[in-house]
Amino acid sequence: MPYDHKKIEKKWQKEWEKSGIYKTPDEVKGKENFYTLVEFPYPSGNLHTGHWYAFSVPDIFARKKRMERKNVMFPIGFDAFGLPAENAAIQRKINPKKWTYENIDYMRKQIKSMGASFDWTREVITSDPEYYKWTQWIFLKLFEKGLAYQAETPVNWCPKDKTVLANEQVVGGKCERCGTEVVQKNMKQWMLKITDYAERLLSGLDKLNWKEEIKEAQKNWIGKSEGAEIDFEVKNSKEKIKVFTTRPDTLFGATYMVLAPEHPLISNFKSQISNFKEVEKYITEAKKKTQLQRQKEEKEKTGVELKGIKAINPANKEEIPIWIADYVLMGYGTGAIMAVPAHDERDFEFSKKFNLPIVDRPLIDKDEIVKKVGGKKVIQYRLRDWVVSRQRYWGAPIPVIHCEKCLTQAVPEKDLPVLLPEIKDYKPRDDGKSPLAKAEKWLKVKCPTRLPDGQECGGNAERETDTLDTFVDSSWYFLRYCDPKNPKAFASAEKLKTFMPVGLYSGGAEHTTMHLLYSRFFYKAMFDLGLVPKELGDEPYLERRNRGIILGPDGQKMSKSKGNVIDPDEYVEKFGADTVRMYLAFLGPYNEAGSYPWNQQGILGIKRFLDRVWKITSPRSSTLGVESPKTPSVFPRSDVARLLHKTIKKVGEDIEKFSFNTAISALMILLNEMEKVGASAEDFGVFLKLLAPFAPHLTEEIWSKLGNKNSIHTEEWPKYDPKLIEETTFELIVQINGKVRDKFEAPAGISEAEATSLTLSREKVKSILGDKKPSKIIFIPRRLINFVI
RNA sequence: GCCGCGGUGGCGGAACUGGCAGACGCACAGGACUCAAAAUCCUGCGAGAGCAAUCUCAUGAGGGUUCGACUCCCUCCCGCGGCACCA
Repeated sequence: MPYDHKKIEKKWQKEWEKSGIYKTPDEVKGKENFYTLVEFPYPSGNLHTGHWYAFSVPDIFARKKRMERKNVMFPIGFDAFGLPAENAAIQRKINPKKWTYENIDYMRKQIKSMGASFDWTREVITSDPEYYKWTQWIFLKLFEKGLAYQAETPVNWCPKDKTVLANEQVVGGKCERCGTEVVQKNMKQWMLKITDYAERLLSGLDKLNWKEEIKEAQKNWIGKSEGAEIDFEVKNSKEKIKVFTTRPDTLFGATYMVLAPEHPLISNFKSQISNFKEVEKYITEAKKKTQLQRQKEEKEKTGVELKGIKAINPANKEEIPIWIADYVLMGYGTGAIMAVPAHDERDFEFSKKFNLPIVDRPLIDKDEIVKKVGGKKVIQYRLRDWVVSRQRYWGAPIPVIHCEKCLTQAVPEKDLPVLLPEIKDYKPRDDGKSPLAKAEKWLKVKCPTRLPDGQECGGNAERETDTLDTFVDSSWYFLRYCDPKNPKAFASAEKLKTFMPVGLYSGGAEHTTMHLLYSRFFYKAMFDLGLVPKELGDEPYLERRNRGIILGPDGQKMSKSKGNVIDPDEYVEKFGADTVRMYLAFLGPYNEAGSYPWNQQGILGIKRFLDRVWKITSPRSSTLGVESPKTPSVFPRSDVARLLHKTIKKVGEDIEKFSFNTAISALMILLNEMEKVGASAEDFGVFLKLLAPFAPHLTEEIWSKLGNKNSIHTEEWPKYDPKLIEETTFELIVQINGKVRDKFEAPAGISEAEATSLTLSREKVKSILGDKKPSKIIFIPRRLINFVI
């Protein structure tokens, strides 16, 4: 009989909630604290398969750690501000706040249906004023230190979402959220100086226990390159043009220079450039192109010579022409290059197209030439400062005030949080202004700045109307979990010390160069500001593991338009939460960037397994506690014990590695064996404990049916006996010339001489060897013997 | 183009530190139970040859090291991911 998953699962979820067994105290005597974290979800409205994969599988790990007597913090919350929620609300013509909080209520229920061991008393919602007060507070700390600043720069503008985006949110020239092609605009925006931390973000990776591919992705994003800055004089002028090059050793081969079309020096030479009209035209054209267009036009080079001016190659004093071309980018290096067509593919192409000279001069000592021409060694990073202001409603208001007299001022700490006002029209606008700009009452304030005489300025002022990017909210949420209700601080130093740093952080690969990079930066900056206790170090996550993605049954990414979306609720209804979570864990190794198609048949295998676990304990067919005289034992009793202890070892080690699939396979093998030869009640209890993290409801039900009063989840994780695992015999593989020809059971401690004579007495071996003598014998204890003839 | 990860049956995937390739599960085939079906249980299941014991081939391709290679080295092909006219 299959078990009644609906009844059982509901019953225990209620029971756990009542008893609060997953509540994590700050400290427990004699227990070590362990912080395991999963990325909190957007309240998008419905829990999908990806959420199940993201939450219920790492829950196995959290549960096992708890059974290992660790004081495990496994918190959850909602990343509730930001575009996804807001866009969905607008689409449905609902107020974003109402929409978000209704979704949270619904999704909270859905998440609870997983039977995950989250501590809900630590729940954090980033759109709660109690939370974003501290987002604003931290922002102001960065502002005080000059790490948050406002500046006019070229930024990415998404015409559909009508807001600026950070570089990290532009993927292949398109908006990461809606896929619209972004355009470049010059706008005054708030930015965070993440570039100040480029080197530490890079070098900090070394000591982290992260997979190579995750580290590499961050390294590529930061994009360090070492080179030199060298000044080129402009003939008949005092101006110099600074170039950045990673190959100063090729300086003698520089036959021309190229400036980015946006280079500020161009206008200085207006009077000397004879073809200025043509130059201007080129600049205008270049500005019109989007990032994507510049990329799309492949490697077809365009450019215009600045006629009438020449530069001097500082190495050989030769006069060289100056060009402008859009293959040189203003945003990188100095926005100017020395072109060495003999050594650089792009320069080569350009010079071929425009008939510029190509000379192949011998290379020269790097360091020496830089010194000789008065250049200096510099390091460049690809990383740009993080644009955090958004022209959108649903976010934390940036807590500053613009006064006519005092200019831009921080909102005093006592006035935090700056509450997000309720407004009627929260739709984004085309003019680059936030919808908050229309909230007149909220907008106009008296300047609160204290003047030197102690008086408040009191002048006419306006609030900043942009809101903060969601990624700012999520850059510190893991700290709030440590002290979620604290009204006096974002988290006390004491509480931070009890749980930070995060022991294991599990999440999606898509966050590698966004959230993961941002939050590392935040933590480092907060560390420097003394907000994070020194002894914790400046890295928030000791270990990071990325999960793969679950595809539709057709092997394609799930999407409504393809009609291949799997609704987890449907499967929970049919088979139960235990089956769904265990199936997801069984699909393949979790800690890999792979992708697994959902197999509608495959889930049946897990369902069958759990039904068999149930059946083995039901009175009729039970072999529990019975020495089972009817089923003749194929294996001696000690072999079941051996398998049991091997399984304890394997399941434990596999969970640590996130190899849940092989752990489950080991449990299946053990069950198969116990069905065959029976098991004592005690042994079965051990099996149940091993299964408990995977199927928390079913195991709890059986555990209580077996007469236990406590929860199985508060039991101690079984220990294996190393002596029991040791085999007394092994199967000796007999190879002849490296090919397996025979195998037989031999004592574990057998010597080479014994093994040789035993093997040579085997009929099979005799018949193959004939009268040939082995020229060499290789004996590997506990494994094989190989005769070379 | 640079960097990283990977390529194993019909499918998802196993395989210690170089030592029986294909654990476990799905699918499939045959059988038991049943009036019948579902469910369940048992057996088989990489390819080829053979009545069979067994033999040969086989981990993307080709070479190498080794008594022995999915595993190490070289060359190449393919897939996925990051970066990319970044000087």
